[in-house]
Amino acid sequence: MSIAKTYLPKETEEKWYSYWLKHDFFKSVPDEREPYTIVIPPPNVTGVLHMGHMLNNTIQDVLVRRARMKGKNACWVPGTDHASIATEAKVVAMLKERGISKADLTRPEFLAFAWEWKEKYGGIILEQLKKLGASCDWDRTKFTMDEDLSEAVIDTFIHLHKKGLIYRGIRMVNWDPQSKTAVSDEEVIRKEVNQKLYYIRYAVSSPKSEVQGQDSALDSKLQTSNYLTIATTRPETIMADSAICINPNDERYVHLHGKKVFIPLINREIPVILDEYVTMDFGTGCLKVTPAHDLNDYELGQRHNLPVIDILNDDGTLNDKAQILVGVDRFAARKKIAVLLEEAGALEKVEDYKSQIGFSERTDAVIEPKLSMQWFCQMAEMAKPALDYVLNGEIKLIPDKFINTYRHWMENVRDWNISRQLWWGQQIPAWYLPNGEFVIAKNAEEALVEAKLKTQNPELKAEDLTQDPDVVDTWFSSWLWPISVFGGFKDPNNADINYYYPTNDLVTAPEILFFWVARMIMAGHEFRGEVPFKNVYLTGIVRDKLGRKMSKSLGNSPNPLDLIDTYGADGVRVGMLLCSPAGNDLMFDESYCKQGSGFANKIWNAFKLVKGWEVDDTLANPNTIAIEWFGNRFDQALGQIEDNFAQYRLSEALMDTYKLVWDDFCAWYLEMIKPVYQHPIDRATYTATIQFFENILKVLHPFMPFLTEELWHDELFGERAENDCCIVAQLPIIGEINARLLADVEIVKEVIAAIRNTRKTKQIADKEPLELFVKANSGINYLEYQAIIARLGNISQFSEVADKVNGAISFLASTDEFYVPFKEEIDPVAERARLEKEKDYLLGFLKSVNAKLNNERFMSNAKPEIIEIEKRKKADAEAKLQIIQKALDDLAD
RNA sequence: GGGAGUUUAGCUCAGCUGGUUCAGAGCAUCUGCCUUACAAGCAGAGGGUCACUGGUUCGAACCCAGUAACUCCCA
Repeated sequence: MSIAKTYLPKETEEKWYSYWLKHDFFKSVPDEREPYTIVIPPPNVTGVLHMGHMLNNTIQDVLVRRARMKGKNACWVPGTDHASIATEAKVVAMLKERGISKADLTRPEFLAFAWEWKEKYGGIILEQLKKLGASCDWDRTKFTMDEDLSEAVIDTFIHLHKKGLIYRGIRMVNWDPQSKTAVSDEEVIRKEVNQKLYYIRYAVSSPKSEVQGQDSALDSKLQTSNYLTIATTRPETIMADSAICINPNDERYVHLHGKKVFIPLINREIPVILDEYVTMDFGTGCLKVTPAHDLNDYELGQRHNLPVIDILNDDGTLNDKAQILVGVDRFAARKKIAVLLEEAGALEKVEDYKSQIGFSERTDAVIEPKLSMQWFCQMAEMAKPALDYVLNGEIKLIPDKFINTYRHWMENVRDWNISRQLWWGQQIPAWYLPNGEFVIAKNAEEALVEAKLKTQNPELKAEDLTQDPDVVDTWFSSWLWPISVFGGFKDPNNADINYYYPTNDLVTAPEILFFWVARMIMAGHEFRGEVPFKNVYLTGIVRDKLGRKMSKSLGNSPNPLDLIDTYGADGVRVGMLLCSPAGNDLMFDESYCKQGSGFANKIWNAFKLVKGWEVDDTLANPNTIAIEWFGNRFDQALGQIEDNFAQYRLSEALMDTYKLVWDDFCAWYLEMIKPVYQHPIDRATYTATIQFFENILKVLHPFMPFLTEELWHDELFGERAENDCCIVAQLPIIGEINARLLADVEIVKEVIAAIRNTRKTKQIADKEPLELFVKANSGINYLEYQAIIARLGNISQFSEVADKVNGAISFLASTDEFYVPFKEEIDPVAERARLEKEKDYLLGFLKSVNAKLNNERFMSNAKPEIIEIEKRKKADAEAKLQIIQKALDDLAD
């Protein structure tokens, strides 16, 4: 293999991905090994890869690859969800381009187009995941509208209906007038919007009883002695008003108690009602009550038995109940009605006003509260066990700060509106009878049987039944995902579900903790009596470096595929993880990917170095200490990495790996052992180094699969069997650690740093060899490390001495004194100053230590080991002080 | 309005049960080096009122209370 100067990801990525595929390394079938399972949070079938996916799937792949390398049977199940609203919108748009309107199609015709669309575009995002290196078992790819998954949805609906957990009811729903469907609360995005607050006058009528004199018996409608003023952001809904509500405690309006008022423009008379719900200091204190178009008003209306007047069509235009502006869109109507009110003298003033408005997540249309007949799934009963699993730790949320949020939501859970007024999805298995009753059944035939039973009418025909045209919410499919992907509904005892379920880790965004994660837990309990997963790793939201959420509209999101193109998949993976603490948002910046690709290049070059060595079998091994040290250091780092993984601190684990490779291996180990240019290396060092390198590739693999696989197959590591791949290599086992050696080398590194520093300050070139003497006061045997110090400090002669060396630059490492003989006169003034400074520091330090040791309360309260440490600090500082004092004394001589 | 979270170096973050050097890392910055693995590099250096104010404690970045700013969720 000829070695390029830098690592070129493009040449390796495709090659190894297809190699892995060809050798079925991603494939999993149940066997005797311990399973490790992740089900992918199915991306929206209309989606293309965005930064959130990149992060989420990088994390999953790292976990899966690591599990595989720990000998587990790793299974990562990929797939997509059918995303009713988004997909239907795409299909409608596609049809529009072809000049076809959805309204002109039958349901089966439309669905045929939808499937056509799905087949064509639905796999894009999965193909993109492959570019990232995702090691999913692609043979298991699932789609939430696959036949078996759909069947599970229908069976689930029937099951829950039988249990009384699914019911039909009129509810105020979030209506998206653009897609003409209800959407869940979670799909409504609230944004602060600049609006106008319209102050509108309602004329107060004088009830006849109050009109005293006979002569003033004029038409009461004209007897408008005064008016009241309401403030509203929605003047177009005044025609739907059922009442005006005031707070009974509001002294300003006592005179209005029991009165009636007229809605301007249409002059419909409505009552003034009293309710403490009204905030006295908001607006005018008079609230228009519009039960059909506001949730709070609806509840108020229920309390006061007010009529519900719905003046809006499904598409957001006004209907004939509005009496005026019929057919006009709600926003156009708002503008027009303001003019009409103005002309009628009913508009007192208009103020600017900011408030939260709900928008549809899918279409960005302003959500309209709308009363509608919908199917609901009762949540309270199912929420209880789902909450317990998290509270008792059977399911861990990572980080655990989300437990509070989860609890809060589960304790205040509202019923789940599962109807969607769409065609793309699983059609609700409810059939309506001519008399308005309904039956729930798996299909039309069974529905007919049920219907005959229910009506006691054997003459009933299939044509007499109409199936509910709506489909169920997409989440009603995906809450079954961890079970349905393993066929756990059709055959609850099959080998896959028994082996893979419950799954191990779920990696997802906190924003879907409730409407996906919580519901999967409910479904897991309901249908298997078990949790669906053990750990939920909640990732942060990917933001730009200004902290803004990445979004299409802002255009602040880099294209993930371009990033992979520029920095390589490994570089991007490292870049994502470097800035992703669990559960915290990450301020993504491309420079992290640059750091990632720089790291890949560093590894590549280290490889190039080792690869270039010639071995001379006659040479003895001068590097036994260096080899022993790195072996220990490697095991130590392995322990830290393991520990960080155990706590799901992936970015920390990566940083440990990064430093192990860059600092310990490249900057220290390789520099310790590398032969002089064009000189050969001994066999023992060579073999050991290659072994180290191979182990490093293993540790790196989950983070950087492509580079490691590429290097793994180099002839440097010898002949490899076809299936001997890094991806399935087993991670090294942590050996026993020689703590003394590791501690000694830390001191040795200090010595080397001090030598380099000396060169720097005295302007001695690195090339110029120096002599070094040590007066060892600690127990360290420096002769053991002589070779290393000589090599890295460019020391020509190194020996131990019993006394101070004159005419030398000195420094301390631990309590050991080092001397570098120096030809030029050492400036005694500067030297004294340096020593005095160090002395001052040590005296100050000693003082603080003594303060503790002399404090009776410290001595009686602190733990014994803490006191021991303080005593050691004292002894250490005193020893150093003594050495420095001696140097100062000598200087004075 | 209710609830949760965050605030440590220029940036992004560690800092575990309060106790080792009056706080660590990576990046960025500055200084010197093109020393044949790597200038995507090497060797160094600087940089912190741990948001603020009190309290508890022998001892506080860490525990408690309050304040401020920001973020998220719910209304």
